[in-house]
Amino acid sequence: MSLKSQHIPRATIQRMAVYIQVLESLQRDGKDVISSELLAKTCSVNPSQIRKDLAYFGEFGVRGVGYYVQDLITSIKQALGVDRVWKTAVVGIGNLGRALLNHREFKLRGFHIVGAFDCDPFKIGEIVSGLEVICSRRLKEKAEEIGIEIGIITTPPERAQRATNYLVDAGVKGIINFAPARINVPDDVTVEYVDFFHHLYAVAFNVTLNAESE
Amino acid sequence: MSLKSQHIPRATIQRMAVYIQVLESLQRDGKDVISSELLAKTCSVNPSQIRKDLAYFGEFGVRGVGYYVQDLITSIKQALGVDRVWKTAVVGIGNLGRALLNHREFKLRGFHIVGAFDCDPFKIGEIVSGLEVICSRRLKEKAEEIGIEIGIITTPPERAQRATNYLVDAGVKGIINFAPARINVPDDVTVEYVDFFHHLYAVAFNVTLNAESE
DNA sequence: CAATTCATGTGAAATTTTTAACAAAAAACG
DNA sequence: CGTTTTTTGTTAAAAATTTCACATGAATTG
Repeated sequence: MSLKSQHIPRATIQRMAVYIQVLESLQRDGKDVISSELLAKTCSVNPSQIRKDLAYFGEFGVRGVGYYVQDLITSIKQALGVDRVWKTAVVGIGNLGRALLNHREFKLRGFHIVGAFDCDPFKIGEIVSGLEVICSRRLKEKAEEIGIEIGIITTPPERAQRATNYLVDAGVKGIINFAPARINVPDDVTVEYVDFFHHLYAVAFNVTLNAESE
Repeated sequence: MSLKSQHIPRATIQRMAVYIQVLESLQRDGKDVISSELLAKTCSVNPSQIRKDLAYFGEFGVRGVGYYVQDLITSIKQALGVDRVWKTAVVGIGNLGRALLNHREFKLRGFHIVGAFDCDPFKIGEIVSGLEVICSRRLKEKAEEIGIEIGIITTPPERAQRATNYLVDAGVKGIINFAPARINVPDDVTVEYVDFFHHLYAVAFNVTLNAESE
């Protein structure tokens, strides 16, 4: 039952993150129990979808009642593996890198930034948000010392692949890439791309579409 | 032929944005022509997928040759409606709002930020990146003056819905929501959610999964 | 304590999306 | 100038995902 070794759709994982978001806001509002129907409405998905998604990981609800908000948050976080601390490192200390280092929501959510790397000699040695900027070339060496599980790339696009190589070489198995460039990694390394221009494009497209059909 | 009024999958639009990204980097590298096979490899998708995606919008390639990089960029941008200037406004002038206002890539990509709004009396009147911060309550009035097509919400979660209401009331039909909260909008308004913790969750999940199956 | 209500969990149906296969068209070559 | 090569555009098959429908089980009510 807990060994549901089938493939879990990527879309399911994305929705799980949305469920957490909504559940946490319900929790802040003091709601104890929620039905899949109501949760679905808030998330703009089908109620069956929610039940199906959750079923990949186990049975978290009570028939005739619904889901206990606090319990469900805990269960989903456990299912995703975000019920613990993850050690992360930022590679590329530009504006975005600095912003992320100063963003305290990271620690709050269990993602501890334990390393800051850059290849610019002028930045090396600088202290950003309590962390000394280290030369990217020393990433592997430092990783062995501090332990890095997830790498966050915030370099310019042309340096994203080199940053990736350093991370992969250091044994990092998960990467968030903010640089507007595709990167190559071995099969056992996961990459997520973050680029809000993609979202802007999507909105622009939909607005154009709706305006035309009007 | 250009009136392909069928529904275009959301996934297609997301990939189109990726294609632009890769094509622009190919262009920087001086590449003139690219085949769907090579482009596919770089984007980690199936070659048929690319041809299918492009077919929704028209015929952009030359059989036996491939796609002309510059032409394809132009065509995709036109198809998405991002070959022109979009007027945007930021609502919520916190750290993230300020960062976006100072980010010159926006203008470079045709998204001009023409308004900055916040409800905090201490922030109103302040000049951020050449723009005066205006009271959110005056959004509609200001929108009529400057014209706002896309709203960017960077408020705390509990104020996201109010920001949304101001934007909708002002006739804005597209919204990018950076606040970690779901928002309600009429059917004719498009919303895109941006939350990089969702990506962190996805990476954490995949890393956990791969580590277990090893 | 049987009957009713309610909302979950799930297997089957419907839909959507992706992949494969191939015909069509453009260029290259002898 | 026909033949071969190449790679697109497109139709058909396959796979994946979403939705529906309902049986199941927990709580509540008379």
